[in-house]
Amino acid sequence: MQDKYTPADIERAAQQHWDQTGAARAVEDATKPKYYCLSMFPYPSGKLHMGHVRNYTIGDVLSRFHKMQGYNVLQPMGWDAFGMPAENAALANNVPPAAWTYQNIDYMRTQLKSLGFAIDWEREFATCTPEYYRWEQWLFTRLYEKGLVYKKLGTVNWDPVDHTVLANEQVIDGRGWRSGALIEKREIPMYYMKITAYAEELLSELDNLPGWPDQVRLMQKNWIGKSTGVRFAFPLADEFAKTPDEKLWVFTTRADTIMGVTFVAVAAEHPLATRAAVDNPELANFIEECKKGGVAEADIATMEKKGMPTGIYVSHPLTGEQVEVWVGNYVLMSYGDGAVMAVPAHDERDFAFALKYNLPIRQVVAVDGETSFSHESWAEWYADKQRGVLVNSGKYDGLGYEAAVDAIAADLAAKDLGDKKVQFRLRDWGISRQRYWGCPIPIIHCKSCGDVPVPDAQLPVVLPENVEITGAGSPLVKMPEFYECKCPKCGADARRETDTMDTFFESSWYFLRYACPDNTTAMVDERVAYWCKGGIDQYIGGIEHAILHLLYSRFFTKLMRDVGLIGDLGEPFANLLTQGMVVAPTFYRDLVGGKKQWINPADVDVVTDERGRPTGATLKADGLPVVIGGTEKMSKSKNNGVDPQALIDQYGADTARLFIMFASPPDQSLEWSDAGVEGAY
RNA sequence: GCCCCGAUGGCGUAAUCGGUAGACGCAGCGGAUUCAAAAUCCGCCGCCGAAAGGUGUGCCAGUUCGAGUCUGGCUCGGGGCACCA
Repeated sequence: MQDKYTPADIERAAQQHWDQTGAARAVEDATKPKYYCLSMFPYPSGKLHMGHVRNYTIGDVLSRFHKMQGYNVLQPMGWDAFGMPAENAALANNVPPAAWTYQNIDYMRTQLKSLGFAIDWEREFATCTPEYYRWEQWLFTRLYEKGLVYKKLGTVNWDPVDHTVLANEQVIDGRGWRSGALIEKREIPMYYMKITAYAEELLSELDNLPGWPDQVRLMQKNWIGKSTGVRFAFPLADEFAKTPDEKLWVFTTRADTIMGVTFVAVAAEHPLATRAAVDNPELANFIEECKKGGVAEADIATMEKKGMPTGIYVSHPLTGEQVEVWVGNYVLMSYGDGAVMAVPAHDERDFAFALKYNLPIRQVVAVDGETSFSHESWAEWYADKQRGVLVNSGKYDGLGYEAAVDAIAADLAAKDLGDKKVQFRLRDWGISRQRYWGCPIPIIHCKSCGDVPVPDAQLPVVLPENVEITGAGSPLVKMPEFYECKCPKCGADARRETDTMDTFFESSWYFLRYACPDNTTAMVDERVAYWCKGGIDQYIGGIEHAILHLLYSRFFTKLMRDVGLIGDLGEPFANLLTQGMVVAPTFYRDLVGGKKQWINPADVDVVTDERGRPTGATLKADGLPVVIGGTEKMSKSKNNGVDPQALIDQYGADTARLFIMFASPPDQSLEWSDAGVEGAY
C-alpha cells in the first residue's frame, strides 16, 4: 500500500490492462441486447477542452453502467475533421490544413486515452480521409440522379477586396474580417439537398421521440415552421405586365386581413424590382444598397426597415383596387415567393413601415372592448386573430379569423387567383462551399453535356493535400491538375467542380459508419441494423446542435432509407442528452481606451472573507488587484478556459471525471471551480 | 428582430402533485486528534438582529387558505437563426 495516491502510475496500469484485454471492443452479438452510446465527435481543433471532457465522461459513465447491466455496449470515437479552422491555421502557421488536422488528431487521441474512456478505438476514423468521404461523393451522385440534389442560385457573402466568399462568421459588422471591405450579397450557382421534400415527415416524427428533451423538439418544430395560409396573386395592371396574365404571388397566414392591404413589398432580388429599376436610377441605387451587408438572417432582421416605391401597380384580387409595389430590404427572396402583402393596420412591421413612408393604414379587424384604433401608435390587439372580427370588409364583415380565411380563400380560388397552402419555413439545404478543406463535390462540367456526376469507377475525387493557403479563394481553383478533366459522357475537355461540401454533410451520417468502418466496398452494411435498430440508444452533445446537426442527421437517415442503403431504423437517436456548458469566473483589468485585458483564472488568487465569500482578487504575477467579472462560458475571448490536461496531470483522470460528473447535473451548465476539484481528489 | 432555455446562500444545486425553502456536495469557520502537518472525525454555516424576532427563491402584478412551483407583464443571462462546429 502506497502512502500517497499517484494517479499517473495507477491509471496508466489500468488503461494498459484494458487495452491488452480489449475491454472496450464491441462485437456484434445477437444473443445480447445492444447499447449504442454515442457522443458527438470532436472537431480536431488542437487539444481537448473542458466541454469535451464533460461530454465524453457522461457517455463513458452511461456505457460502463450498461456494460455492467449485461448490455453489449458500443462506444465509438472519431474526428469531424473538415472545416474552416484548419484553413485559418494553415494561413497563420504556414502548415497545410491536412498536416495540421492529423497532428491535432494524434494529440487529442492521446489525451482521450489518458482519460481512460472505454472507447472501441478499432472503429475510429476521420472524415477527411478518402476512405470516408468517397461514400459521400457516391451518395451525392445517387441523390443527384434522383433529383434529391439539384442546382440553383444561392446568395453568399462576397468580399470585393479579397475576391472571395466569406462565411457568416467571417463577416463582422458588415465587413470582411481580413480585408475590412464592405460585404456584398452575390448570387452564385450552388447545389442543394431537397430537405423540404421531407419536411412533413421530419415534423411528424418529432412526436415519436419521447427520449428527447421537449425543448429540442420544440425548437425543431419551429424551425421547420409549418404554417397553413393562403397563397394568392395580384394581377399586374396592363401597362406594367410583360405578359397578358402576369401576376405577383404572395403567401400570407393572415388572409383574413386581405381587405386591409395598402401596398405590396418585394425583395430587392425580385424580378419586378429588377424590371422597375431599369429606367429608374434611384431605385437601382436602392437595390444596390440592399445588396450591401451580409446574408445572415440575424443581421437582416435587426437592420433598419427601408423601402422604395417601384411605380408598378398591381390589382387587388378581390376589389380590383390598384396597389403599389414597393421594394423592402426586410423581404427575403428565399422565403415563399419573395413578396408579401402589406397590411399596416394589423402587422407590426408593416405598421412601422407605413408610418415611416406615410402609406395608408386601413383597419379591417376590430376587437370587442378595444375602441380606439390609433393611426399613430401600434397596440398589441391590432394583430389579435383570436378575438378579432372583420370590419370595413364588405361581405366578410362580422367573420372571425378562421371563417374569414375560409371565405376569402374560396373566393380567390373561384377567381383562379389563389388557394389555401401549406407553407414551411424550412428551406432546402445549400451544400456548396467555395472552400478548400472539405469533400470535393463529384460533378464535372461539360460544355455540351452539362453537369455530369462523376462515375463510380472514378470515385473518390481525392482532395490534394499539399497545398498553399493564401486566404483569398480556394487553392483548387488555381490547380489545373485538379480541375482539368474529361467529360465522362462525351470524352471532351471538361472542368471539375472546385466547390466542396458543407461539413455538416460528414456529421450527418458518421454514426452509421461506426457500425462498419472497415467496409471498403459499401457505404454501410447489415451491421448498421444491429447497432442502430430502434435508434442509437443514447446520444450526448451540446445544446448548440439542437437544430441543424440533429435535423440534418434525421434527414439523412430517411434519405438513406429511401435510397435503399439501410432499412427503416426509425429515428436515428432514440435518446438525446443535451449537456450544459462549462462556465468559469472571469477576471479582467481595464486598459486605457475602454478595452479589457482578460486574465485566466489560473493566474489569479481570490481573497475571501471568513464566510468564504470573495472580496477581491489579485494577479499572482504582481500581487495587484484585478476586477472580478461575471461567470461565463469558457472561451478564448474571455480567457477563462481551464486546460483539462493540467488537471489530469495534477490530479489524474479519475478526479477530473468525478468532479465533472458531481459538480452539476449533466444537462445544466457547470461552473468550474478549482476548489471543487481539490475536493474531489 | 424571431425561436428556445434559464435565474434559489460565497459556489454547484435540492424541494416528484401548489403545503416546513436551502436536502446533498464544494468552499469557509470552530473544535477533536497530532510534537507539527496531511488524512480523519465532530459541530456551525441564507440575510438582518445581542436575542426575541423579522426577512428571503431576478423584478412587478394576479390566482389561492397557502406560490420557488400556476397565470400575465417585464429585466438580465445563455443557445440558435441556415457558410463556426
